Amino acid sequence: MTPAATSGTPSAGLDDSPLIDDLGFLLARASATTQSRGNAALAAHDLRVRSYSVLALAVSEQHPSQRELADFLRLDPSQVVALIDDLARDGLVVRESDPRDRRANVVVATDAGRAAYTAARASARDAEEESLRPLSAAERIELARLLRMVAFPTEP
Amino acid sequence: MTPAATSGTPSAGLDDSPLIDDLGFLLARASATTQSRGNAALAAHDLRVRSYSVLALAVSEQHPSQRELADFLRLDPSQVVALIDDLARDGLVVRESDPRDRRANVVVATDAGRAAYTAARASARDAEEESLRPLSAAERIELARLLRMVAFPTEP
DNA sequence: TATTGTTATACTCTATAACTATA
DNA sequence: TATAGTTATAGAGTATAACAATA
Repeated sequence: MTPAATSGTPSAGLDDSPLIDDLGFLLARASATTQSRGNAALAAHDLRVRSYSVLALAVSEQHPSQRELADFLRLDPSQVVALIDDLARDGLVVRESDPRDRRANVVVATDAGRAAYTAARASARDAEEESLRPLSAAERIELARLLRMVAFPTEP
Repeated sequence: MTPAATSGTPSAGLDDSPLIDDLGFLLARASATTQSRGNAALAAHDLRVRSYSVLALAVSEQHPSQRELADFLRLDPSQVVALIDDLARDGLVVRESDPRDRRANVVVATDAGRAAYTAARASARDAEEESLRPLSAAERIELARLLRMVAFPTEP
């Protein structure tokens, strides 16, 4: 059985263990449930949360380089190579050499990529909605704000 | 280069991409940075966040079974087997057969395990402190509250 | 010299399935 | 028949190191 299936039960009596106030643990558990739900929802579109994230950035008008994708998604550049290989093989993105720096590849979505993203986004949102159901709209906004501070710290 | 090294830079100009409001993405990125910092800090104690979590629960007076550990940590029972094998090989925990249900193993920390936990906890807290530096004390409490709702939803 | 993308490799984690012993 | 623990395996993710092309 997959662990995700038992997400509802607060697991017997461990609720007052030292971990229940551990932000690292809470972050890991919340992230794991959210992500496996996301992967399940995106499977219908032949995507995973990883490839969906890359596609989302390729669809945006930012025309990110692979290096920018790696930094933003916190992936090693070599992982980005593999993710883009997959998306490109499926015809969802293309690599275009950046004319201003011929070392760099700019990643842009194709028409098919944009269509796939639009369709997948609805499923991704459904999955996220389910994970966030316990939170009010205001709490979701606040959670996003706090997480942005941890995920993208601005140096002192 | 490891991705963790570049956590400070908000990565060029992708900050206003659709992902910057995506709770799933923010959760994943915040969790990844926090966890790799935690793993780095715990390496000095021959632990990882995973094994540290199991040790923390074994140290508590709850005497959790492997099944309870799996549910609480959101791991598959087979992963718990491997984690406890490692901790037991290092003499930090022992499996004791539950007299009330001879199928079940109760996992308890040894004296060495308690000592290792106490030492490791200081490092873990330092790492967490660094990840949470941008947040005030009140914001940390609020973040923990919101994450608990996502990580341990109470069914309707 | 430094950086972008790439290939390669080893390790960790995730996801399933099947088996055993107890209940 | 169902559950706790175990074993096994395949695939996804993480962490490093090295290299060619370009800056």
